[in-house]
Amino acid sequence: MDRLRNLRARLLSQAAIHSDRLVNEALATADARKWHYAVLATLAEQGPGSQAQLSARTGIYRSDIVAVVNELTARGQVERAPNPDDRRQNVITLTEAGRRQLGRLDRILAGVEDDLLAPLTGPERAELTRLLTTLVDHHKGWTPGVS
Amino acid sequence: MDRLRNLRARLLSQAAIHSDRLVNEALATADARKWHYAVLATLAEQGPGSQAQLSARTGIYRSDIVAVVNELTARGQVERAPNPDDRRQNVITLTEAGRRQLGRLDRILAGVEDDLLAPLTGPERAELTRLLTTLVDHHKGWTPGVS
DNA sequence: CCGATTTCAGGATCACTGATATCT
DNA sequence: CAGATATCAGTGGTCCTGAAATCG
Repeated sequence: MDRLRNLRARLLSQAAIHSDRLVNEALATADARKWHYAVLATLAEQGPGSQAQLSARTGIYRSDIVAVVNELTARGQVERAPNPDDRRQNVITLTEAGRRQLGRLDRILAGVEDDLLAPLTGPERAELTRLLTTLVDHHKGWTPGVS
Repeated sequence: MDRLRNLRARLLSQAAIHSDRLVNEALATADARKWHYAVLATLAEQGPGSQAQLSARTGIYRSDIVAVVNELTARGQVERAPNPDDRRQNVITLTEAGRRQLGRLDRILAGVEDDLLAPLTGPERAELTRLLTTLVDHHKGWTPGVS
């Protein structure tokens, strides 16, 4: 009985849906969405990079990265310049406005995580993080278009 | 550093994406998708019901339930009949073929869960289930269209 | 008239495929 | 030539809104 409530796949899905909704609503108040944050954070931590590198580092699809970078340049948060050493590539760089925006988004997301994890104690949050990390890492090998 | 890897919201999202992909691929081999399973399981456990009841019990949107029931009737797994006592409603009933299909899907999903949870020990699986259930239950109050 | 039920039309985001032009 | 890169066009699923028709 209660197959639905006990399916781990379904629990995961439902928790993620709720989490995504919180994240999207919160980021929307700063005129951003989750891919914006992923790109800004990656650039801040790993420095400028090509769009292919950004795609690999953030998990954004190679075909979707263009639109995200377009939106960020339109907001003046990143700059796109051709790479003189390899003219196939663009180099994406974080601007000052992008760095400020990242700070805003960091604060917003901290609030969301508090909200999301409200029913869990500190140790429980750590354990959840550990279990999810194990799951995600284990299924890492997968790449779209292969298999 | 590594803001992305430590964001619980992102971990959840990624784990769910992977889980959903496994579920969808597996169910597709039986010409089904996850909402089919949700409806068949609910009908088997709680008996026939109106589409509004199915929507509440499965989490399928009221506007999407029509298509799901259409697909299931086309496969001969459920039957849709007008409710003589309240002519606004349809009564959805599980057929024998639907019951057999549910058995198939149960077995398929058991395999998927094994796959998904492979890197976790028994106690870890139980703990993950408990933590996710706590999260999902805590954010239960939410209903679309309200707020 | 209010409220519930079913249904349709459509939006936004997302994961994903496939193809093309350009360059190494 | 093979392989990588950026880009575009498009599919299909999912979550969600809004509105209409029917009925209690």
